[in-house]
Amino acid sequence: MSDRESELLRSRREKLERLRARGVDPYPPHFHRTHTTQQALELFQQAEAHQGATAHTQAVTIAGRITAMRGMGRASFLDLRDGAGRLQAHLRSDILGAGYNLLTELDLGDFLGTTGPLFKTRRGEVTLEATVITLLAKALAPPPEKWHGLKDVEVRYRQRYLDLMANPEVAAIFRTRSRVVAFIRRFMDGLGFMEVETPVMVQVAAGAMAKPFVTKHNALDRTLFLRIATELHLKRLIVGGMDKVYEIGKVFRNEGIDLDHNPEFTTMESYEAYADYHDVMRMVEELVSTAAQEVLGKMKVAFHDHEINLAPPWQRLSLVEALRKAGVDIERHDTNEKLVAAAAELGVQVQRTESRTSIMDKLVGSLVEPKLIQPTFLVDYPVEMSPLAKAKPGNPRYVERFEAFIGGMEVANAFTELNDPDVQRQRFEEQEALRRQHGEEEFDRLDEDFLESLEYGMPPTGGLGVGIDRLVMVLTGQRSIRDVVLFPQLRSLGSSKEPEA
RNA sequence: GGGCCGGUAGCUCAGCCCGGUAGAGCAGCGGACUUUUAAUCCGCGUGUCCGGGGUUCGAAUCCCCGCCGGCCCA
Repeated sequence: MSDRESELLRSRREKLERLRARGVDPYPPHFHRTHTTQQALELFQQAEAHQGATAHTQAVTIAGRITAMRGMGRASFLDLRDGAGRLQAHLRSDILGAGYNLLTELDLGDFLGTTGPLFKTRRGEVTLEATVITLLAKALAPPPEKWHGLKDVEVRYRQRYLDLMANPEVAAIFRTRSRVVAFIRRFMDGLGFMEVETPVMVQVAAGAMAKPFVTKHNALDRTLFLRIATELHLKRLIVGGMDKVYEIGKVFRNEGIDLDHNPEFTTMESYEAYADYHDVMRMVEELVSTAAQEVLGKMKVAFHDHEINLAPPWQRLSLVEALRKAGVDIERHDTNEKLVAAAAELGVQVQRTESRTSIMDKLVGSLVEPKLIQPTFLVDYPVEMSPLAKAKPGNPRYVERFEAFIGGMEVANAFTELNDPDVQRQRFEEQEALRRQHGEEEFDRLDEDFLESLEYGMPPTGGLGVGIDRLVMVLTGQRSIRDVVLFPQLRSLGSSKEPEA
């Protein structure tokens, strides 16, 4: 701690020492409350219904952080906040006697327990009349400013606990996130899916087009990667006879950070035997709209300047058609040269050496995605963009795949899974060949173990990946992924030197 | 990777254009006050002005480099 800080915190440290000198333990090991602030409030309301506004309840014991102190000499009001809410305590020297002296050693941010009956003040606020007060934990650092709150986004993200203390609406967003995830589990379980966990550290980072993070297992002296998707392990489980599985977990992609990208993010992937992408589409619109209804109580949400209606059915739009409307006919621009020229004409910057996959990705990203504000399924992707999806019957250049867009963001990706081991091998080999040709771009990787599993036979399967963070952004109206991730990735503070492994 | 904006007290911010001894509110400290609600009233100013270099008699302010964050673009 620097000299400057210690000077600023001196007063709290002195109080701590005085408390210890008086025999008060500033960090007692246990304390039992009988009510949360919310339960205390409800108790009073019941008493009031019988006895009227002058009701006094039996004594209750509550505990919480001191968020405001209004002292008036021989009486004081303290606001105590717990996880459920806030309750005001009234402290009177004639009731507390010597206990009232503790007040002079208390600060904003300290945790306090108190016991007493509940009554209503002149101003109509339900209040606990303290007969006992107990210090539960002394705060040595002052909380953020009470009126303006904590605005500095860097501090908000780096010290999220201060953000949560100071900004109740932030705590509400994460409560919503928790409810959304809990709902997804209920929903999937209700459909007969089984939740599983698959490895985070893998020998081949396959199942998506992204750069992996690299790590190392010392005892095995072996390089490992953090997973970029859960896809290939979940499909191995389908091979094994688990007909309906899902996993909610973090995946890691070694890429830039922006409004809708955090290098580690949460996905829900599911795989269902004997389903195809049409079935999955219906499941997705049901999942998202019911999540909104259950968690928010409505299917219409405000996002940026839009009102988004999540009620099914969502619009289905073929990718080819969407691009054609935007001015590119990828059927006619059948060579890379033609596609590059068409992109340039529409103001989409692409390199002549780029892969067709990358060019189409940029075309969709800049011409189509931003316009898909209302929930939309973009369906039927070119095969080169989707090495894990099964070709459309009678049209091997396209696959049965969809991505769901809401608010201009991709929130889900799904396909009828490719289960022909020979075709899958060929697709992986094409990806590896493209990587050799376009080393700076990202392609999927050949996973030999996965290919082997397919040789044992995988039933026809519908697979899905949902970006939980982005879904929560839509449901909470947040424009930045950092506002729905408790501890978003930030550049590290201090020296840029790498720590020793 | 490029452009723009920002970093001043514990917190929220002003001061920067046009260089001249660093300010407000909240928080804190001392005092008054037994039903307050951002309690009120009286007194006290707590600082590596993000870091480093430069220009200058003199830099929070002007210039350069860097760090961190945000936004936009790639």
